[in-house]
Amino acid sequence: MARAGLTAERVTEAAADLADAVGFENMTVSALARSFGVKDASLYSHVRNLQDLRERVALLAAGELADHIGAAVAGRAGKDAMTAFANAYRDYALAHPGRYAATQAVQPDPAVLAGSTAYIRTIELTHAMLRAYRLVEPDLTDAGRLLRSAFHGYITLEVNGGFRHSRDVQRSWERGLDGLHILLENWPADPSRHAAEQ
Amino acid sequence: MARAGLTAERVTEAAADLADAVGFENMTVSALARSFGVKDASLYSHVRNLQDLRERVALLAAGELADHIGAAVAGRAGKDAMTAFANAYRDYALAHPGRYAATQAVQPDPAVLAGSTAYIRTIELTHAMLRAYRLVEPDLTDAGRLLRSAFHGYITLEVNGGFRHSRDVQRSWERGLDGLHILLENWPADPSRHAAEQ
DNA sequence: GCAACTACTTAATGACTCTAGGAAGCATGG
DNA sequence: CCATGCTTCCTAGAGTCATTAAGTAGTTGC
Repeated sequence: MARAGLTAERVTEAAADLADAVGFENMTVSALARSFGVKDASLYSHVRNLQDLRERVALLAAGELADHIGAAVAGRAGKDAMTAFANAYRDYALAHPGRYAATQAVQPDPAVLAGSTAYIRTIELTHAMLRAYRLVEPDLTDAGRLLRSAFHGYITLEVNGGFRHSRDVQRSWERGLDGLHILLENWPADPSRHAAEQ
Repeated sequence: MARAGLTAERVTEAAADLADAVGFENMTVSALARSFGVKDASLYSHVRNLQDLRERVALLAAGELADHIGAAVAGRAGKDAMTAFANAYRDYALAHPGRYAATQAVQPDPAVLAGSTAYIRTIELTHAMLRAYRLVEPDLTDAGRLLRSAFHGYITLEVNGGFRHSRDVQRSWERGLDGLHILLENWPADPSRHAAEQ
């Protein structure tokens, strides 16, 4: 009985690669076992179940994404940082569609989430990037949500073939970033805030 | 052998309801058959396969969504139309998560798409709404893509629990719409266009 | 060189998709 | 009233997948 040398980490890595290759929803325990040349049941020594495997892939990907963005925005500020952030985000998602899908499709349970900084780091990077636009809470959160939504929505639509018009997607994206920069520079004052400002 | 009186339409409707109830990815042929009190195989007289069923649900939902938005924006213009559009979009998605997921998860093949106006209508409504902001091509397409991305991204993140901060999501959404309005009013001129303007 | 642990196996169950072939309901024309 | 034929639904069965239980064969610690 030859041993394949599996570990939870190696299984997770392979699962992530498989997801990138065949799509996150086609990343099955069976296919993964096949890629290792072992039986399905063997994987259950390393991973609790499919849900657990997906969570692991999601955390792996969220960490990689945060690293990628972090490296891109380092030493930049303002529009420079914003576009670097956006392009890093999009590049990662397009290069690793299965991994990216994992970060979105899986909502890890709070306990797992608390033990990992992967998800939180991206949000922190967003806030850091937005501070150059002189936004303060709650505008920071609101603008951050809108930005993440725009990035995520754009990529999802792009990957799923939502942009059928002939207009070049890359050029469209760049123009969208120009627009978002303008938006951040002109972020409207909250009409419902009077006393709160210091 | 009592007949259940199934038709493709009735099956599609029930599938859409089931998707809303249990989630799009849990909308199975088996569960659907069970809800009708018939055997799995019986459904294959009305629907080619699971993929076909999903496409039908997607087209149904896309049509409903377009109707809903169309009714909301009728007789409105400018910011009024934009927020009506956005709120109709979000309301539908939140009220019918399974149907909405279908519109995103399924990319119907081009032949099916050509035979239906469901998807195209939403894009046309977007363009109509944007014309009040005096945008012309290709800005119309670029701004439209950014808007759809922002709406879609926001809703996806909201539904998947992506907004974990304590800040009220509804208020955040409204502020995001304020921001998008400002953005559309200040849509930047394309620096790469010189000769093209008349 | 034995005990304990771990990695991987076989075997089985139950959910699911889908096909083939058959029978029972329902309409039509004689 | 009945034969014809279409449609609706059935039974039966194959193949994929997730998951568990129980066992066996490497590997490690003493």
